[in-house]
Amino acid sequence: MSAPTASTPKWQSVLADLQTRTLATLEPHDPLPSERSLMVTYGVSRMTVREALRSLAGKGLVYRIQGSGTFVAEPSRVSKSLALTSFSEDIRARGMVPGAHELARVTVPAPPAVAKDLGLSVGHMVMRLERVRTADDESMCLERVWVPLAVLGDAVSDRQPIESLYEVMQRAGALPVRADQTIRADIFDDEESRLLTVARRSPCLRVARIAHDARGRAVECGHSAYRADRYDFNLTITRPEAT
Amino acid sequence: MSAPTASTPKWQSVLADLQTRTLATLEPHDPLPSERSLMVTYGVSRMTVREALRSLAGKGLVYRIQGSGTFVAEPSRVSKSLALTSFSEDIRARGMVPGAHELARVTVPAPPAVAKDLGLSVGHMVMRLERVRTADDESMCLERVWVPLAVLGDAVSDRQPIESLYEVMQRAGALPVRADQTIRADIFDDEESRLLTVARRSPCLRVARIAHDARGRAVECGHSAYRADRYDFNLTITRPEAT
DNA sequence: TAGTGGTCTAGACCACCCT
DNA sequence: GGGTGGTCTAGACCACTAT
Repeated sequence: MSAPTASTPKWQSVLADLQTRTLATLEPHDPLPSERSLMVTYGVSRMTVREALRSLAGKGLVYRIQGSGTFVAEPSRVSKSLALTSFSEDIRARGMVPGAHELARVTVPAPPAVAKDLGLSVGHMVMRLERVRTADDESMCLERVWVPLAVLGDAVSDRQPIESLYEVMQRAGALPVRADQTIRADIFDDEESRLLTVARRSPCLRVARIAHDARGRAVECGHSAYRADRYDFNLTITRPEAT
Repeated sequence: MSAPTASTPKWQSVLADLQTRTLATLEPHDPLPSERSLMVTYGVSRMTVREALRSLAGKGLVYRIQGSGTFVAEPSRVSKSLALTSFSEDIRARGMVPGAHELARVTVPAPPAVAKDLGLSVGHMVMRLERVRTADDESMCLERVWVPLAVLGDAVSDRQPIESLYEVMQRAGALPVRADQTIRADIFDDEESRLLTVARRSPCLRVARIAHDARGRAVECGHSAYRADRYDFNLTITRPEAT
């Protein structure tokens, strides 16, 4: 009842209140109030309470045991970058300032490998973007991505630097929400070493990625090479839950 | 009503039928029947249908657009190893035979770093296990893990090789369901090169991990070094959904 | 305007955990 | 046995998408 009558669903109000008020006063493994008592507290039905608790459990903030209760989870030391984030978001989350030095930006017919990754017919036009990404003005990675011109529409102005590709794609209604990634270790080749001004043959993380929007269209593919001494991947992985 | 009166929930029966029958006859981006028509088809309430569809969406097999419908997602080329899996499961999933060559297995007081990772007081006893993991008898990685003796109980017999640590932990009621991982690139040191019989200073992927069971207890920590030429990480990442 | 998924109610029974 | 979360029903209204 106390929730603003605005457009936010009730379960999100309950979620926000639980997260900011209830969880703040509890220790790990402390039990939360039962679903039935939360119904009374918030004046909502049980399904609404369960939707909020389901979201909390999905975030890993609580865990639930049938027949026993809902409990505060131990905090994860890792910033969950299991989430799909852009390089810019990633760097900002680490308290640094992201930057980009554009090496190339051309419109070309999709090469066979790119056409295959993006599910395009050969010859379909794509934008190829090659950039050195920086954090606090220090080079962090070399990034080469391809985006179908069709998904960009007119969201990209011709001779204006692209600071965050994902912001551009969001304006074009093609924000990536899912990406398949392959991560492997390697060493920089000579050209890469020169572009990033690192020692020749120093270790790097290579990430190949195909990103999809909400409708499942492949909207971006490419690969990045990260300096091993400046970049690592932190992620929280889970076992597939019930079914 | 047609569902077996057994213990499987109705929504799982609906899920299984949708996955094996309906999805098999549809192409990517084809619409599934609406929730209301599925209610009639299966003779269940809307919530039951939605639970099944929610599970399908969580698996990435369908996507849902409010006001529009539920649609078949494009298949992901990547085997989703976003899931927490053991090395053995991982290798078997790739069609190879996993193996282990035990280098050390001792019971020691937890070193400070390990005690910190596992949330134990210093001096708490832990089992240290060091193994070369193999796939089809070829060395793949060097693994060093620590497990609190308290969580193992008597699930581990003293002088019997441990084929799959996760099977042992499952018997002990401490199956990891969530793990925080840090992945970075590096090169093998001389001892590691010798143990894995690979060239000196060749590239590797280093993975540090802290694994937790359903109750959030830290039940395992350790780090592994994978041969870069034989191992990569494939994962599907997603944007955090609503809230 | 008609149809879709998103939210929500007020009940109910079950499986499971604890004492 | 009493309490918990898991499942399920039969409704309802809302927000959004398409035509």
